[in-house]
Parts: sequence; structure tokens; C-alpha cells
Amino acid sequence: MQDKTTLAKKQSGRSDRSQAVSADLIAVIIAVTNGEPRVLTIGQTNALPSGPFELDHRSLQSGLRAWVERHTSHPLGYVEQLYTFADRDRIDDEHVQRVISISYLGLTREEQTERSPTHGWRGWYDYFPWEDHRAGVPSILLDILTPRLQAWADEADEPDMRHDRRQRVAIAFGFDDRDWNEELVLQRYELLYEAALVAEAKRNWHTGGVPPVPGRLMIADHRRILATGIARLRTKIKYRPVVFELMPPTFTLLQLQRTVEALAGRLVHKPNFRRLIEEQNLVEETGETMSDTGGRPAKRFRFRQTVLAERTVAGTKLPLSRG
Amino acid sequence: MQDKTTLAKKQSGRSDRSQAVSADLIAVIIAVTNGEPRVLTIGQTNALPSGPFELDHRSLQSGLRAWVERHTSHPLGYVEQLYTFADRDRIDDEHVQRVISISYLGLTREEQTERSPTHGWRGWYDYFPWEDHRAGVPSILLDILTPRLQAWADEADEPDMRHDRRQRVAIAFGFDDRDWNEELVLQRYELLYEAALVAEAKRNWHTGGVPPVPGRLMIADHRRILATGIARLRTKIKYRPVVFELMPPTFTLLQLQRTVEALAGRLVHKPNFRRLIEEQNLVEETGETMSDTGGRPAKRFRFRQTVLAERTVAGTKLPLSRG
DNA sequence: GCCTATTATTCTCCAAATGAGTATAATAGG
DNA sequence: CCTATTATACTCATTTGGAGAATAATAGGC
Repeated sequence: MQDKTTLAKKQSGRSDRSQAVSADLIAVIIAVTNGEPRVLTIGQTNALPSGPFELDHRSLQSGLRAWVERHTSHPLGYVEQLYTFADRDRIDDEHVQRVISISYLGLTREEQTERSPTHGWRGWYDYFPWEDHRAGVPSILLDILTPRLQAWADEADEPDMRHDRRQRVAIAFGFDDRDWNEELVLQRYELLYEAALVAEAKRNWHTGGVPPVPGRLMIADHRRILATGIARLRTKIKYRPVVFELMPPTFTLLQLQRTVEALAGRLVHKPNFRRLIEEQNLVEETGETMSDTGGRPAKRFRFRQTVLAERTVAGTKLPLSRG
Repeated sequence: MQDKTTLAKKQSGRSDRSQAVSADLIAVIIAVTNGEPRVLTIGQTNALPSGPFELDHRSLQSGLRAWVERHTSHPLGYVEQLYTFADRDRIDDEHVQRVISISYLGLTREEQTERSPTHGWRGWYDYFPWEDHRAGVPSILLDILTPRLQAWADEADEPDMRHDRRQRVAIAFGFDDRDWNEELVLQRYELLYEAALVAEAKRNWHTGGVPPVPGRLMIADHRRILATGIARLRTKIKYRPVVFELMPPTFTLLQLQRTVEALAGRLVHKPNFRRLIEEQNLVEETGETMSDTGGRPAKRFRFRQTVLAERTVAGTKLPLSRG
């Protein structure tokens, strides 16, 4: 039986060079508060929480969970691995040592806001203002992004490349009578990066190029990682009951709907939303009602225990279709 | 602006311990030949190809691509990251250094089979015989797995745990009038591991416990990684046109259907399959026909260029529904 | 107390998608 | 020329999904 270690030695004549790596964990921690999706940040709210992966943890997942809970006193409900990055040009300064960054998505609730000086929550649409379509197509997208992306596509020299750019932009941003697909968060960010329209791509905008598009900046590639997390979450809520982790113990159906809409960045049809939620037996009435919002009082619901048990495999449907 | 490096130093009092890691790439390379899904292996076909991540690659993805193409002369069509593992008990012997394994899924075609002594292809159902439902529920599942899983669930002491085990087994394997969900490959493998029914879980079967269930063994956690890859692929073919990468340049619709069925491990309704493929404009006729199989000759098709262009975001539908 | 605005909740309707079966076409081989 | 076999084209019933209408229950102004 051939061992993996043996193989590695045999196949790499310069295995010494492959040793010098260190591993970092980067966390995208999401909560939804007052109908706004928010992300846990550090520093001047321009960095995602991250830290070294320590050897005494059983696994990456438990390492992340322990690390986040230690530093934020936020229990993490749901954790899922996002992506592992190791691109050479990731770190700005000339590090000899290569860093492997393993990113995770975590869901929680923003409860005991104890005003930490090192950690804070910030609405994720501050970083991606073009992603919020709940009040219609945002003007930033119409007035600023669209013309600049068109210009970028048109400035390509070769006709093939022009066509390719136009097509990719149209698909990602829903131009030419295409529908807006809220799942393409990462593709959109990467197109903006490629077009040098975000400040992270500091290729040319301070030397005569166009200035960056609105949207809060993050260090290194953290905004790309956040985009990855948002995209994953927007995909996931459509077929797995993860909204749970973001809700308080009891809630009204409208609150649940607002949470889903906040994540998806688009509105859903209320009666259809109710129909889907109820026919899947995801929730049960608590018996209480709530009459805050000036109208007929709403019934309070909680998630059913069985759903929590089947959580890992149970399906959910929402009135949001796949692109 | 606070740098990530600074943060890491500040937050870890023992950052020296977090340095000693090395990174490995592990590849799940899939091809479909004669209607059978196959995986590229090394050694006695009991290990997935793997090797050290080398610093001179631009990114993990390009590192893997270069590595696989160098060692197999198989161009990799489609590559996607699977998962990053770093559990402490992953390596058998007492390594001081921790290994981070980054696994990838790659799709290709098994063409120039040049009988390499170090690499070989093997049908993936050799490793997971209970996953092939194309000819109905396999007898291995009915006669061997079912009673053993039931026994394992019943042997739990506490009633709560018994109920929990029964439920998880029922969901994963489709007992109690539930449907078989072909996507739950990983959940099934992990349940068998937990129940010590696969040889990798060498807890008790050689010391009085039950012998392992049929299915070819792999070293370390390679079979789990393969299960992860199969699950991902079975999910992916339902909404993204990745079957392309596994097909020859031209093919008949039945060949395409057989490939999908091979991956999904279940049969699909032929007229409906054709309807979906054609109404999505995924393919176009070449004009030629093929009359090998003793019947009316079948038209040859190829994939349309536009689809290849939109590949990253385009959707596909198949007559396989989500669980 | 009555009217109005507001939200909650329930139904209805129609179009599209899906699952499953049937009918017809074109070849090879005896 | 008949039969077996596969390809291809239709049909039909059922389920889903999107969108709007109708009704119920509260608060607040008058």
C-alpha cells in the first residue's frame, strides 16, 4: 500500500520549497438586524476577523468556532467552509512565507451588542451597494456602474474580446432584457475588479484612470471573500433551512420574509412566501400574537424541532428561483 | 488601516505554534467511459493522486492543473475546489507537522489510456457499490447495509440516540417510504463510518466487531474525499452544464443520457430528458448520424458554443429533482 | 362609535414545468 | 417481409409557481 507521504517525496524534487506555508482562518460572520444583513468586522470596519490556525484544535471548523466565540462572545449557530485561497499576489508586502487562507461562513444573531472597540457590525450593502434591489434597481447601478462597464467592454481592442466582455457584463448584471440574478455576487465583484472599477484593483485609477465605483473598501482580498460568502448564503437559503440561525426564537411571518428579502436583496410575493413556508411545515404557531406595527396583529411562530433535527439534509423552498 | 498580519500577531500569544504546516493538494479526477464513471487513482488503485503544493504556482487552482497534467497527460477541462481538511487525526503515523489537504474536483475524458504503471482509472462504484441504483436498489444495500444500519441504530443505549440514529439512517438511505436522494453520498459514507461499517473506521471489526461492508478501501481519508467529490458532481450537473467536460466532441442524445445516469446513479425518463436538453438549446445537430447499436440511427450532436461561453453562469435542467 | 389606513391572512386563477405513457420512424438481421 | 431494437415525436394529467383579489383584524383620527 503506497503511502501519500512517500508519493509526495517521490514526485517533488524540491519538496523543501513546499514547507514554508502558514494557515490563516478568515471568517464571514453574518447576522440580520432590523431587516438589514450585517457582517462582523474588525479595525475600521474594513477587515474581516481573521487569525492564525492553531495546532491544538481538532479541526479547522472547531478552530474557527472557538476563535470567533472567544473574541466576540457570539455563539456561532451555523458554520460552513467557503473557500481556500493561496494566490501568490494576495499579500501586499513581499512576504517570503506563503499564506493559505481558509475562509468560513458563519451565521449568528447580533444580540448582546457590547460596544467592543475591536469588533463591529456593518451592513453588507455598504460594501456592495449595487447588490440591494429591494427598492428596485439601485441608482448606483443604473447611473454609475452601467455606463462604466459598457465603456470598459467597448474599450477592448479585439472584437472577440469586446463581445466576450459585453456578454459577461450582460449576464452578470442583467443587461439586455436579462433577469437580475442575485446569486452572481462574486462574478459581479470580479468583473468590477477586472475592469479596475473597485479600489482594490489599484491598477490605474490614481494615475489617470477612472475613480472607483461607490462601495466601502476592505483590506487585501477581504471584500472578495465577503462576496463569496454572500453568494453562498443567497444560494443556500433557497434549498436548505439556514435562515433559522439568523432569527430570534419566535417571529412573525413578515419578519421571516424581511430577513429572506434582506439576504436575497430582492422582494418576494407575500402570499406565495407564506404558502411555501406553511406547506413545508417549517414553522408552528406559538399561540401568541404581536401588534407592534399598526395593523392586524400577526401570529408568532417558531421553527419546528423536527426541522432542526433534519437540518443538514432537509430542503426548503422559497419564492426565489434559480437563474 | 489595520493590517491582517498585525492583527494575527496581536491576537495569538503563541503564533510560533501556527507556523508548522504544510499544504497538500488532493485531486478527484473524474471521467465517464462506456457509461461508467471512473476516478483517476494511483498505487494499487487505493489512493487519489496527491502532491505537495509548490510555491511557484500562481494559485492553488493552477498548481493543481499543472500537477495533474504533468503527471497524467490528461488536460483538465473543469476544476473546482472541494474542501480543505486539517483534522489532527488525519495522518496515521505521529507526524509532528500538520498537513492541510486542499481537495479539488476535476472533470476530463479518459482518452489516451497509455497504461501508466503509476496511474489508473477505476469505476467509482467499486468504492461505493451502494450508490448505483441504475438497475434498481442494489442488493448490497437491501441485504447487507440495511440490516446492519438498523442494528447499529438499535444498539444505542439511550432512547433519544436510538431515535436520532434511526432518523438519520432513514433520511440518508431512503428507508420508511422516503425517496432515495442520490446527492447524500457523503452523509451515507459518514454514517457507515460512524457505525464502523467501513474498514477505514478500524475501531472494532477486527476485535470482535462486525466486518466491513462491501466496497473498495482507500488510504487515509481518500474515500471520504471521493464521496465529497461525487456528491458535489451529482448536485452540480442539475443546475450547471458540466457534463460537457465529460463528453467526446460529438455524441448522441442517448450517450449523453447514459453519462448523466452514470453520474446520478439512477435512470431518467428518456423523452423528458430529450425535451429538457433540446428546449434549453444546449446542443445542436452535427448533421451526421450513428448506427452502431442496432436500431434506428441516432443523430449526432455537439454542445453549442454560446453555452460554453456562458458556462460559468448558465443553468441546466435535468429530469432529476432536488431532494 | 364610525371611517380610514395598515397589516395579516386566505383564496382563486392561470401559465409554466414536470412526470409518465403512447405512437410513429428508421434501421439491422433473419 | 417480418421482427427486434432504438430513435424521435406527441399527448395528457398533475404539480408547481407567479400574480392578483378578497376578507379579517387591529390602531388612530374624528
